[in-house]
Amino acid sequence: MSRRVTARDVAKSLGISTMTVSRALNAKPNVSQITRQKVIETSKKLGYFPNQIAKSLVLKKTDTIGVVVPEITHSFFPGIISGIEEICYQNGYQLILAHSAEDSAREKDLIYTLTSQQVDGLLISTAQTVEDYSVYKQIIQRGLPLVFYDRCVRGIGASCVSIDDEESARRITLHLINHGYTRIAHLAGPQRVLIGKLRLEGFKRALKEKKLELHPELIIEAGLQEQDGYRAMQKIFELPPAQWPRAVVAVNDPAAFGAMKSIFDKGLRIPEDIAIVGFSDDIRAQLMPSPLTTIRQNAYEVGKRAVHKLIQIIEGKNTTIEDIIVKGELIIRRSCGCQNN
Amino acid sequence: MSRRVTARDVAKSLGISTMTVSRALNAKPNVSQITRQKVIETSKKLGYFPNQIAKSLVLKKTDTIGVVVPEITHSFFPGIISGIEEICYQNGYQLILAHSAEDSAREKDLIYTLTSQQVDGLLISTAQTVEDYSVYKQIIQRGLPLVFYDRCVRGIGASCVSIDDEESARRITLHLINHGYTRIAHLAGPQRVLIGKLRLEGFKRALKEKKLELHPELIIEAGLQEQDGYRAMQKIFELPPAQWPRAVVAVNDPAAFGAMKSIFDKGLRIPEDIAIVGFSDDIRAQLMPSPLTTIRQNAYEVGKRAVHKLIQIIEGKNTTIEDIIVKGELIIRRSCGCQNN
DNA sequence: TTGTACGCGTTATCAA
DNA sequence: TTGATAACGCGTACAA
Repeated sequence: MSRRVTARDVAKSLGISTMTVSRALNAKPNVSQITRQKVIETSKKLGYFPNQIAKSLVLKKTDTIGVVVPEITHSFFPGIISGIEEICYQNGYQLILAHSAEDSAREKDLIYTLTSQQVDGLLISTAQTVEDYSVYKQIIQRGLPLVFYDRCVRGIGASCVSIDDEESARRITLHLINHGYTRIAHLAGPQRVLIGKLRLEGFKRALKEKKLELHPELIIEAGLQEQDGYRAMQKIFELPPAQWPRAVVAVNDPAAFGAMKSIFDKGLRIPEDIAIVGFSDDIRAQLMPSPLTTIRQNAYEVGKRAVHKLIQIIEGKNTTIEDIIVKGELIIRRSCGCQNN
Repeated sequence: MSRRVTARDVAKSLGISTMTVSRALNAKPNVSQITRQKVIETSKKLGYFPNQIAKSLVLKKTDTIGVVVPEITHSFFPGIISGIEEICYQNGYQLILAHSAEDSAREKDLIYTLTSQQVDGLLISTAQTVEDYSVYKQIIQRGLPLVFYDRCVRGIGASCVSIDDEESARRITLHLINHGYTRIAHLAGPQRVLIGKLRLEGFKRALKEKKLELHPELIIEAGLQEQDGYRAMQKIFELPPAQWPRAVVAVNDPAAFGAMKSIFDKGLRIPEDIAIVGFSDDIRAQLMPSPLTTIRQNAYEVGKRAVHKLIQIIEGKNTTIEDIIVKGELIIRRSCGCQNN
């Protein structure tokens, strides 16, 4: 920050006080039209821009929102950030982005920095390893507006915007069941991660509704990456062929891609021998040899709803704690056994 | 910002002055060990965090960097942001993200907001429609550190980190020429966008080096999207078949995907009838029916280098204006006619 | 080693 | 309609 033009410079140059400059530029009523005009002109001529930092200090408001993201390159989050950015811009807020890299210690550190920065509110998607909620509780206790998105912590007094994971998992599983498949496997996500748990729940619920038997040996807990899906599927193939599933519900698309590779490696066809569905509508899903049936999650919408709720809280318009669910969309392709696509 | 704990609260609680608190917490030498210990304890107990805004005002330094991105969801930029974030975190800087959405008016607006926010420096990738450089010149004139990344403006006194577009285009074109193809088309990007221009240059240079004839009718200026590539290729197919190219250099991968579709629709094979290469190594490139030979750009590296340079300037360590080039990597797959993959 | 006065650039308050 | 003063929370410079 080099020597910059201040309100005082503008004031001096016009022979008036800084207050009048402030009033003129902030569209306050009690300023004459002539004065206002002169102030605006001179400000432009001198290249004056109000120092937002000084403003923030006195107003105790920074018009700034802190966003904690666990993972930037994963295709889901850029969409969310894009939605957040859009609403921020429309409402005059700045977005401070912080990347936790799935590391809870780093996340904690970032949150402290953001609060020091006096952000007006916080948007958090928790890192996978977070088990200690005290940081979040502190935020809430201090009265700093907080909204979780995608990866939520419920029951501690913060609003939350998320995908209807359980319901979507139920829906896509039902879709498979309606194809007539009865032996259905689930490549589950880590059960300490919420989406892992919810999708497994939805899977189970669909089976129960249709009174299908649950085969514990067909539920493999694995990771969220391609190689995890590959390994999980291989594990299933270690069972006697009679016990192999007719269909597979993968916790997400990358896991499904891995599983598909494993199925091909086994010399089996998709969906003729084994049908499979994913979750998230990865950009690659439709390019698979057998295009993947999946659930599309509207990331942009999640981002928009989350900031919108946060801004409502910041501005005291609607401070009720809400649990906002953005619905997933079932994208039917060929891998489930449908003819279209 | 609700009522928060200040240094004065800590000072009062200990019966000392705020200065001693400040000194103790900022690791200044002139404070006794016992006092420092007490201050640290009490700060923790009271939940005191220095107000970064107040600090910034007096120090005239915000430890904050503004990043202007033209497009968030495009796969290239999340990688860059990720690299920026990493270096920022390591060096104690915050990242304020602003999305211009390829809109020059919005970009201008964002830049003003960021400077008002007193960012210590700016990282800018220009929107495609920008033709007026006066905003950038103002920044430089004010002495606010500025580094362009990916989409640069040269010759106005700012450093720049970019991909070696021209050289990479030359290299991949040479690769096609080495296959023995002589009639080679180029689906060019918009010529008012730098990458469009540079890649065309590289293409031309390769032809010239190998003394191949340049066929103007085989150079089609189009957009950067899939449909642009599709249309450009269709246009080429309107020529008499004798004039059709044996190989195609697309300005980027999406354009290549579109062109591939057009080639398939024509009933031709890739690479047997027409070989094609792209640019950017989109995640879908290897999943194409004929996996796409392309140039991989190291986005993460671009981000890292750009912030690093910016921080050097901010901290006065190396203020020379540099033109930093991150090399692309030739990824050979099947679409160019190579056997592997 | 510790404390006091002042200033960073802005706005709220109250007086003119 | 306008201006003087104080305050936001902190750090620098100097004094004690």
